[in-house]
Amino acid sequence: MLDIKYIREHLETVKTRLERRGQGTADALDGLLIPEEERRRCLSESEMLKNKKKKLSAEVGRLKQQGQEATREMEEVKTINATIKELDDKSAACEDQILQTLLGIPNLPDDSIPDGADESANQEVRLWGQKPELSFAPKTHVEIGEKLGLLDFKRAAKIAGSRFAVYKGVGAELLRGLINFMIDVQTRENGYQELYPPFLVNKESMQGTGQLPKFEEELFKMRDDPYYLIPTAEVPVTNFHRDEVLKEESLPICYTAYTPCFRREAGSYGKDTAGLIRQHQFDKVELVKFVRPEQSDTELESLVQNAESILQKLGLHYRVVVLCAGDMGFSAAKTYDLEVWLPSQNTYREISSCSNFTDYQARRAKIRYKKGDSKPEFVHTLNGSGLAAGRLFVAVLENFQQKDGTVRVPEALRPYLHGQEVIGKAH
RNA sequence: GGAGAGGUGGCCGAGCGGUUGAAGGCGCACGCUUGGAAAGCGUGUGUAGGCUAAUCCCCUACCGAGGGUUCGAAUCCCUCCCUCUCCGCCA
Repeated sequence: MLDIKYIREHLETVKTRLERRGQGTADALDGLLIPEEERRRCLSESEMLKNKKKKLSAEVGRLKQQGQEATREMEEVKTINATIKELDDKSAACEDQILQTLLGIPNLPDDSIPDGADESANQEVRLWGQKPELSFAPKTHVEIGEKLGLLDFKRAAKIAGSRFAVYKGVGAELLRGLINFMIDVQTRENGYQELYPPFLVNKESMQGTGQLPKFEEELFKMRDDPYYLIPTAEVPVTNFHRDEVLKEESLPICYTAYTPCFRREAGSYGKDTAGLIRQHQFDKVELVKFVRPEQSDTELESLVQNAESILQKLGLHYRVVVLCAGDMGFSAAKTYDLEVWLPSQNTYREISSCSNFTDYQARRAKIRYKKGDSKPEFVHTLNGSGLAAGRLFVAVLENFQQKDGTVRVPEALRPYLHGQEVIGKAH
């Protein structure tokens, strides 16, 4: 959420910056200032009356204690109360209108990111490793996975529906191995503390990180209970500190969490229908940071590197791109995507998205820190995938596939598979 | 799910219709004291909003949340949420 005060004082700047996300993004701002003026007018008028009321009531008390008549004072308060109620109702209505508008306005893009309307304007920042040289036509992860008995999409469709998968045997083991490997690297080497949060959260949490109210159709919602399935661990982990004032010396706070993620994928009909790329349920190890505002730029860089370290240890070729203003998510100010090379698709596919949300989520979720003796300030929040396990599974199968149809297990992963060096050999 | 107890400031804990943002204690900060420290003494110590050049004043709100009664509510009434104990159920 943007700061109404800042908008009031820097309207043109805010407009210009928002418009970078796309024409019309800033239109909502126009409906903001009039109710804001009205709200403040009603508020100060009401407060003046409340002050008068307080004094009169005290006077009534004093008079009654002395056994004197106070009817005139009591009548006057009654009259004042009616006006106060009117003013308070009006300012509450304005406030709600302002809040609803603000919740629908995205974060300001960072000045450092490129202009552009869609992913074609994203810029490659760096490239790591190189494409594997395969002496044969690469198979897709679906072909490999089904042939080696690692994946079963048919039965998944039977028990749940489309966009679900069953990992089985060594496939299940590989998935678990990848998850554990990622958590271990993030906790033991990159300094994150592990959290294992609820996968169902309330609407306050969804609003805190920006999924609600605008993106409800992308979420799975319980019918009989007020819960939503999390679309990413970002939600429970960022909201871990909702409505809190953190100690300055505790920052930066870095958490990592493994959770399954649930997404309706409404509006993506026909897109990535085959395989593990786009599922209603997938697994992810997430990285979340709470930092001092002046540190968030550098903390984003290190968070990206922490995510990259997984790909590097596995020896997977990838590139880092910075998203342009038009392609970036609603709450983010700056986003880097990690895209891993997929031989079967002959392209790079997103496997991680790392963002600096500046104070946007912090203001929604009221996450602050106390700076010395001065007033609490909003922290900056960041998060990124470290990484998406399903897509990493895809990348491992496809990049390490061998001519004989087996898959080589990258060395870093072998301890997680009981030392197994090749998948599919026995078959 | 049933029965009961409870939610007050950083923490503990009073208050149970009137001048209480809230006694007292602990903690913390600063000062005095001291060779130094402890003890002791003194002062201060919440958040949000409005006003403002201002994190100074001043004003308003906040005692789990939301309503209500009243001239006046932390205190009375209603609804909801959360925590704890016991019972039931259960991985």
